[in-house]
Amino acid sequence: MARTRNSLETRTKLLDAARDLIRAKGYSATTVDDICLAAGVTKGGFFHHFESKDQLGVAAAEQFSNMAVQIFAAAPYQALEDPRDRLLGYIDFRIAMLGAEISQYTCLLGTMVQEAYATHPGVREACDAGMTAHVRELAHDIEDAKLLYAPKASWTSESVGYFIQSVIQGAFIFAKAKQSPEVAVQSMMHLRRYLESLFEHQ
Amino acid sequence: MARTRNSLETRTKLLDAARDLIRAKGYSATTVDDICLAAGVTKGGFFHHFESKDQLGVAAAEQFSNMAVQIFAAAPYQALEDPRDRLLGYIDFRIAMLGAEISQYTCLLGTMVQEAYATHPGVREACDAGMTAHVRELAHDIEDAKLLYAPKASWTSESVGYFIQSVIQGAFIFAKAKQSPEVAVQSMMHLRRYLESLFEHQ
DNA sequence: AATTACATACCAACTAGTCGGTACTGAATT
DNA sequence: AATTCAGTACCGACTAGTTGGTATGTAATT
Repeated sequence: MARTRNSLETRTKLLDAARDLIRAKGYSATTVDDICLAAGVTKGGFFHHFESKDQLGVAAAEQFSNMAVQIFAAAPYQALEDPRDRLLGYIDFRIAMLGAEISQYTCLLGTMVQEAYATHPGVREACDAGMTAHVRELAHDIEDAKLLYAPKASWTSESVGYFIQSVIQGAFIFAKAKQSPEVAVQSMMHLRRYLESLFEHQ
Repeated sequence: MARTRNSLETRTKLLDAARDLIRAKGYSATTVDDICLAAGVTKGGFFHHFESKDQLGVAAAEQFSNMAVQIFAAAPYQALEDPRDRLLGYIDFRIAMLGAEISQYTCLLGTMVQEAYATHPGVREACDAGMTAHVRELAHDIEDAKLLYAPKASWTSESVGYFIQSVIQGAFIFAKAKQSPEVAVQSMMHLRRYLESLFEHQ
């Protein structure tokens, strides 16, 4: 049985398995054996690619971050000309994502950092970096929309970006608790309403 | 050495230890031995009080819920007459709580349900119950405020309650990621602004 | 020939949970 | 008032299985 030897592919398989398992069971409850089994790789293979479980966690956070960048960069709302429309398009896009399976739309970074923030500094840092990068990306559109529609507002674009992410992360928690995205959808609609009020057309 | 034998006290010690440890390390990473050590109880004592670790998780969620009821029932803003003021008072109260240590203000239920929702049904249920009860409590003031200030609004009081909790839960995630409450404070101020806009004085 | 990319077997430490025993309590019996 | 006795509260050693990680081997690639 000739095994294909493709280092990058094996690594990606491990990271994908880690992403899915950690989203479902959390970081601590996901074992290296779990990940190996799901990825079809043995322990030896795992530790060839990653020095430790923690380092895999960091790598998984980075990979998730990159995946997110691609998804949102390719999303249809990016084509809209008005930054306000792009921002609301982003929210609508995230609401639409709630139609998928719960394990598909929740955030690996938010899930991991909850458990890891005090005990796994590297993982915490990687999650923070990923979430902060996403906020910064969003903040561009927010800043542009502010200049157009609310130049005198006292809030900062960055704080609005973090607020958006807070609502989304919190909405995921309720989706998990209720095993249904209904409440999350409602929360994101409130968020949308708030953003509309921040950038009101005169 | 005469041991004081107070069953309830021992149980409470175990639940308090569990609360603090799980908030810091998460549910899975917190071992029964950890909890026993922190509570000054042996394994035998632990399993005398709880059938399993999961059952402790459920009990800890319930205890946390009860504690929250007491804290908010005794909070100063409850004395305000206007339901809108009470609601904003609640937000201000939660913002003030962010001045304490991170392990003191985060939510055990939100932390646990993230890890446990798919693998520990009893824990998930207990977390859901606690969070839902808190939302219902909030929803009373929201409903009263709505009747006074926004009788024709299309949103439901319950959905606003869940939105508030989503923001708070999400804010905790960022407080953990950043190891600082600054972003959380900002997010809760945005939340406050939104609530003000929902219940505008004419 | 050397290096890379795995597989296999293994280990020490840790895991939730068990079990036999002990110490104290309070009510019933003597 | 002393004694018995059942029940509760708790201890701590133990177990079977799991954990992250290692040591060593080997086939493919360079």
